[in-house]
Amino acid sequence: MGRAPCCDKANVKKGPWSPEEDRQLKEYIEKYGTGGNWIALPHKAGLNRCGKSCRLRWLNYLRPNIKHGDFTDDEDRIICNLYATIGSRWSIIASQLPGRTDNDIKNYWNTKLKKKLLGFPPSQRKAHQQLQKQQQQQLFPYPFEIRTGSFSSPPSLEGVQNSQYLLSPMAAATFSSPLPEGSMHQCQVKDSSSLLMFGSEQSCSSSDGSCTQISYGSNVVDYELCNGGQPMRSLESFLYEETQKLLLGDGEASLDYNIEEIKPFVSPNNWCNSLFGDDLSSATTKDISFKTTGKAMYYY
DNA sequence: AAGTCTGTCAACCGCGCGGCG
DNA sequence: GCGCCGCGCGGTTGACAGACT
Repeated sequence: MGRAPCCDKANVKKGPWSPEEDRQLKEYIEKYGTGGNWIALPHKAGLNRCGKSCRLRWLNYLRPNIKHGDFTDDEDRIICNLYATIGSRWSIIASQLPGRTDNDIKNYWNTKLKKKLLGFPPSQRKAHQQLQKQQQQQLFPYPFEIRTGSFSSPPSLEGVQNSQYLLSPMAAATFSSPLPEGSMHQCQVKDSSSLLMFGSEQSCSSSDGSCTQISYGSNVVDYELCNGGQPMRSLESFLYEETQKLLLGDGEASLDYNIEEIKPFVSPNNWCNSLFGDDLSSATTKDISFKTTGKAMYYY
């Protein structure tokens, strides 16, 4: 037996709110408050709506001091920092942006900010999308042109300083099967990227040996990847996981955040901030180096 | 000009959690 | 300790408008 529905779905209105409904709800809450019971509220307010719907409408639209419209660079920065630190905890992120709702921020992230960070200007979106489609058909999980093959000796990368190769941000390198032992590669990461988002000054080591070091301070990422038999692992997820481990502790970390806990990780100097600085063009290319032990795919 | 595609955003849905009896 | 209930959250959907072909 499933959970009992919160209201009689067949007999409540759904869809967009009319100005009259807005007025009714607003007037009622301003006069009587929510009474701590959203389920009973619509009936009392004379609305034929589900309590959850009323709550959402109030929180996201009707309550005082709601900010609508464009996000500022400062807000972008905060969202970016917090997303990099705690992921999609929209309510926590919203709590740091007065007047913004979690729904607003979530929408903004999904529709605009993510694309901005991924560095696809509108003029390149089309090409990017076509490529993405093409590669999805090929069952490649990442939307970038692939320089593929078994790189036991990638001559153009090996030992190259400031290589012209540009690793795509979302999946700079993906490692699969066992690897010939470790040549050091140096590449650049082009575009604003999720990689950059993990950029407060940090270093870490992981217990499983998959990561010996990540240091962000100089905008250089040095690390060693041993895939340990794991299937296809993107640099992005690697960094994300390591960052999570670092921030939360290994394993069953507490997921209770408050801003005091988060603050130390929201660095005013992190890479993410450079995305919004004056010199965007220079900020979007970073040198990284990495040492591999196996077959790799390079994206550029 | 008409049809199709894409982006945006309000709203919905389902689930987990905590309070309470 | 258990089950019920409401709240809050994050993911997803769908309507709509504007852009594109």
